[in-house]
Parts: sequence; structure tokens; C-alpha cells
Amino acid sequence: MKKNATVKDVARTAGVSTATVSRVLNGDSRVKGETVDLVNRTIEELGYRMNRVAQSLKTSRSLTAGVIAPEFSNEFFMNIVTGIEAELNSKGYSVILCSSRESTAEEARQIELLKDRGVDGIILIPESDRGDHLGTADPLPLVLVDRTVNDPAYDAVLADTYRGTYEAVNLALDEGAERIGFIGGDIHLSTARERYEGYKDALTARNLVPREKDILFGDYHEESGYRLMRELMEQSDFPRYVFISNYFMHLGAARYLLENSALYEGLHILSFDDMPLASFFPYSSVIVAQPMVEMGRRAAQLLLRRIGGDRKDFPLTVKLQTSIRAVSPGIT
Amino acid sequence: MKKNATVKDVARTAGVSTATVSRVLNGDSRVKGETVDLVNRTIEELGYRMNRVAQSLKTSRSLTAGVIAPEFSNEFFMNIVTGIEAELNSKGYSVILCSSRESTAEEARQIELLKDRGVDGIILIPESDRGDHLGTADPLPLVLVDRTVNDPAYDAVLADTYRGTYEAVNLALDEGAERIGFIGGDIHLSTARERYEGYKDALTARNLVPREKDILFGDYHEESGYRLMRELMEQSDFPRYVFISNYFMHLGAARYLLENSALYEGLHILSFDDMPLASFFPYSSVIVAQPMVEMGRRAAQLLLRRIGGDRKDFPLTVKLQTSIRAVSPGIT
DNA sequence: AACTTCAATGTAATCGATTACAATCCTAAC
DNA sequence: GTTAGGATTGTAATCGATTACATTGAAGTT
Repeated sequence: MKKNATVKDVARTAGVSTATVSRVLNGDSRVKGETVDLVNRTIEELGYRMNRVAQSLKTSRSLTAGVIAPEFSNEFFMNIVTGIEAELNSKGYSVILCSSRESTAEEARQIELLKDRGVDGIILIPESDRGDHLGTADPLPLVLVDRTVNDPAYDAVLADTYRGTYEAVNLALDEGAERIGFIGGDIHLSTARERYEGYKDALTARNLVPREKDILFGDYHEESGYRLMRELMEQSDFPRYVFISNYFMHLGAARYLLENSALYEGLHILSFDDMPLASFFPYSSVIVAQPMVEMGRRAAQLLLRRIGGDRKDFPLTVKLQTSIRAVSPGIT
Repeated sequence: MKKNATVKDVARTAGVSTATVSRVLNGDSRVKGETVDLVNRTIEELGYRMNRVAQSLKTSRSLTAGVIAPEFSNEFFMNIVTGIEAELNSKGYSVILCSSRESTAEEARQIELLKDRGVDGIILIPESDRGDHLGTADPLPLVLVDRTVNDPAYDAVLADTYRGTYEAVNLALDEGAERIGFIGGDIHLSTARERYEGYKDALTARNLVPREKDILFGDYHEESGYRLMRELMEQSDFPRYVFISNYFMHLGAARYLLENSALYEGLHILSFDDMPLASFFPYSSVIVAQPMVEMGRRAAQLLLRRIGGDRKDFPLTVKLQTSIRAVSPGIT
């Protein structure tokens, strides 16, 4: 197993100094053309590859970014990560992916670990709206994506889900709905809160007051979607319209409806996130789609700007538009 | 923005040498108890955190592993990655996640990049069964997961999908099926080939010869599942049993069936991967489940062993069992 | 011819940790 | 009181790249 060549080897073989080799490596224009060629030929010849670790140590830039998501087995987050990775990779950056396991403590720990590992910046999908522990990242640039925290001191790339919800609910109201159930996420998530506000405001704008039993909160996971849907449907007089705040709860709700094949005459489901088949879920009627990959991409772009030292408009919040899709009632 | 403390600072403040600090940091037993305490107190006091980059450079171990998957927005792969990350993280390792974008060239490139970044080992979900370019990883340990390559020189953690398929098909045959359609993946993937073999062998064992038109190959993506399902169903006399080789093709097939709400009297779908709702897809009747997270976990364990220098049984292929679930016919 | 200038390259310190080897301190034995 | 030998600790080289500063040489100026 022969050792990898180093700048020193290249320098010796080419008969120049390590400084010159390094200059060629970094495209320093002060090196004479012939020398550049000579060095490049030698590099080729020796199969030299730069030791990035040494480079990082010396320059304190690693061309690596950390990404922290609450969990991996989550299509939604992974679509965002896809966008992040595509953008960063195209700019020569690698991604260290960590899971916060939906725990604030773990989130804080991962930030520290990433810092120790010398990443140049961090993109975070926060686990809750509390941001007290995020100061740890300092002085590294930190960009939030999908969700934001109460502390307004961070860049964030979000989807305008307030508006998405408002409009979707409005669509139902236009159709004549007067009673719309609501299945929400944990109110400590900015997105869950926004959607709730959007729903409430849309009703209020028409002087409608929802019944208390029609508004239920869960945790964005399938299981709670299942449970809450059951809770709604088991009312002797269930609402004919139900808004579900995210895809996984929608999934759970769909499972409930499929398992209990009673016919829910006239049921309409409004839901979030345009995942494969979502439009075929039972009674699916309106879907609010978020630009998942694009959010990731934009977050990565913003992070790269910050890494580059651009502090313009800090802290910046980017809001991307959602889009609404009315679907023909699905599987019943 | 005050600089981070270094071993040197700690050493100076504590009045010892850097060697001693380093020894304490690494739990060297030769240091006197009091000194250990003193150093630890100083570390605490200065808020010292070790620079892992410098450590990596010196020790050439980074406590980092690379993971390459064909794509991110893929629940199946991400379940595997979840297992990998959980296992590695619990052992103090971080994960650099890269996408090969389903391209061999990109796969090779990512391996090189990971090597440059100084990872201690690589876990790869190969993009095809060609393994010529994997030698690049040498001398880093490389563990394949989910799929393997023709070159038998690598560790691999796989699911026994040959057997899973065989048994699922057998179940259908026991029920009296005599004609079973097959929707397969790209034959250049070990898993796609295995499943095809399992299907064929199960039929052959009962002296059944499938019609040529009943056997179709796609590429594991939703779109091809949709297309192939249509192709099968548009036969005037379509097969009453159809085996679908993976979840995404199943998804596409389900979409086809839902969009074309003709009643396919007596249709039974056998399929791979127990994802949420899969059992509710139209005509779903048998599902072969792979231990996705467990595969990831085992691959990580194996990688850690190899990183630790344990060459026992190299190259080792671990085959995990699949499990079969008969489900009541789903959405129709 | 002497001197300035600039282009091209080299020398050597440096990033922050680890570790081989050297040095020192104690304790116990004679 | 010496000294062998283990227990602790310190010194300084090292990992592989970058870069401030020094040096060299040749062209341009007067």
C-alpha cells in the first residue's frame, strides 16, 4: 500500500519548491506558464491528490457544510436535503448530514459536533421554535430552512404556508363549506402555527367560528393523523371538510379512512404537501404544495453567500410561494 | 470573536506540557490523577474543544464515514441511511452523505472526494452491478449495502430478496394462480435480477412457463411502474396475479390502477417493501418486507469492524431475511 | 553602469494536535 | 547515602498544506 504523494513529493520531482506547487494548485497567477505545465504534469504523473484535511487545518475552510434534520426517514425533509446537496455539491461542497432525532438537546449537540469537525456553515431544519441553543453555532453561518425559531437572529428560507392554508381554506369556503375541521401539528413549530393561523383567519374573514371539537392538534406524524381523523369522524355529525396540516398526518388519516371503509358522504380533504399518491388518498380534494427541493436549494445558496462573507440583509427571511392543486376526489 | 482555545492554551494555563494535555484528552493512563483533574478543570474553564481537523491530520483517522446513495428523495434508501447514521453516530462517527445521482461516473467521483476528505470508510448503495471503479476506494474499507456488484471482492449487507420473491410467488401459486405477471427492475441491479430469478424459479418448480408478454422490465422508478402496469392491464386478457419488484414501481402501478378505475376483477398484486399505505394500494395482496433500517445498521457495524482492522471473513456477505405479509385486498 | 521594478520562485513558519524519546522525580532496596 | 527502576512529565518533530517574507534575475530607466 504505497503512501499518497504530497506537495513535497511533487515539488521534489518537479524540481520546484512546495510554495510553487501550492500556487499552481490554487491557480495563483504569479506562476510562469511553463512552470504551471511542469507541475501539472508531475501531479498527473504521481497521481497526486491534495490532502483536504491538511488544507482545512491551514486555511480553516473545509468546503463542508453541516445539515441537521429532525429525522431521515422523512420524504419531506429529504426532498429539502436533495436540493441542499445538489446546490452545495455543484459548488464543490460536501454535506455532513446529522439527525437531531427530534430533540433539542441532540440538536445542540450536533451543532457542536459539526463545529468541531470544522464545517464552514450549517443548515438546520429546527426541531422546535425555540432557538436559545442555536447561539452555539456562532461564529459559523447558520441558515434555517422550512421552519424558523422565535429568535429572529437567523437567516431562514421558508414556504409561505400561512397563505397556502388561507387560500386552500378559501377554496373550500367558496364551494360552500361552512364547517371545516382542522388537524394541526405541534403548535411549537412555526409551520404548524402558521397553518393554524391561516385556517383561522380564513374562517374569521367570513365570520365563521369553528367548533372547538373540530380543531385538533397532533405532532405531524402518521400516527397522530390516524388518531385525530378518527376523533373527527367518530363525531356523530362529522365535518364535511377537513384540513390536514402535513403529509404524514394526511397519510395517517388516509389509513384511518381506508381501514374504516364507511362511506363518508360528501367528505372533502384539504391537505399539505404534494407527495406521490397524495392526490389519490380518499376524499382528497385540495392539496397545498411546497417547493421542497427549491427551499433546500435556496437555503444552500444563502449559506454559501454567508460563508463567502456577504452579510447583506442579515438576518434574511426568504418566503417561497406554495401552490394549490384542486384534485378530483380520489379513492373512495 | 475570540479564538478557540488550543491544547497549547490549556497547557500554559494549567502549567503543564501539551503532551500531558493530549494524554488527558486521550485517556492515557500514565497521567497522575491530580494532573488529570487539573487539566480537566482547565479545559472546562477555557471552554476548550479539540480541533478534530488537526487531530485527523496527525492521526489520519477522522471518525467520519462516507455514505453514497443513488438518490436522496427515496424512502427506501433513506431508511437504510437512518440505520447507518444511528449506528455510526452512537459510536462517535459522523456521516458525509453523497448522492451518486444514479451515475457510475458520479459514484466514482464521490468515492474519490470522500477519500480526499479523509473519511475512514465508505458505505455504498451501488448504482449498478458493475464494480470496476470501486477499486478507487482502496485502501479504505468499503461496504456495500442493499445491492452488490459482480466483483466479489467487497463486503456486502443484503436482503435475501430471492427467497422473499420465491415465497411470495409460492403463496400465490398455492392460492391457485397459474399465470403471474412480473414487473421487474433493471436487470443490471443485483436485486432486480434476484427477484426475477426467484419468480422464475418458483414458477419452474411447478412446471409453469410464463408468457413472454407477462414479463416486463423497467427501472425501479414510479413512472416505469405506471407504464408497465398499463402495458399488462391493457392486454385483453390480463394476468390475475402481478408481482411488482419494488415500492416505487408499485406506487406507479397503483397510480395507474387508481386513474383507470375499471374494475380488475380478481386482480392480486404481490409487491416489495412494506411502506406506509403500500398495503392499501389497490388489489394489494402480498407484501415482501425488507429490514431496511437493520440493513443499514449491520452495514455500519461491519464497516466499523473493518475500520478497526478486523479482516475476518473478508469479503463477507450478510444476508438478512425478508418477511412476508399477506394483506386483505386493499383499496379497490 | 548603476539602480529601480516587477515577475517568479524559494525559505521557513504555521495551523493544532499526537507521540517517540528524553528527562526528571520518587520510592524502595542495599 | 546511593542508586535502580518505575512513574510522570516535558521536548520537539511531525502530519501536509498555505503564505508572509525573502531572494533572485532580468528588463527598463536615466
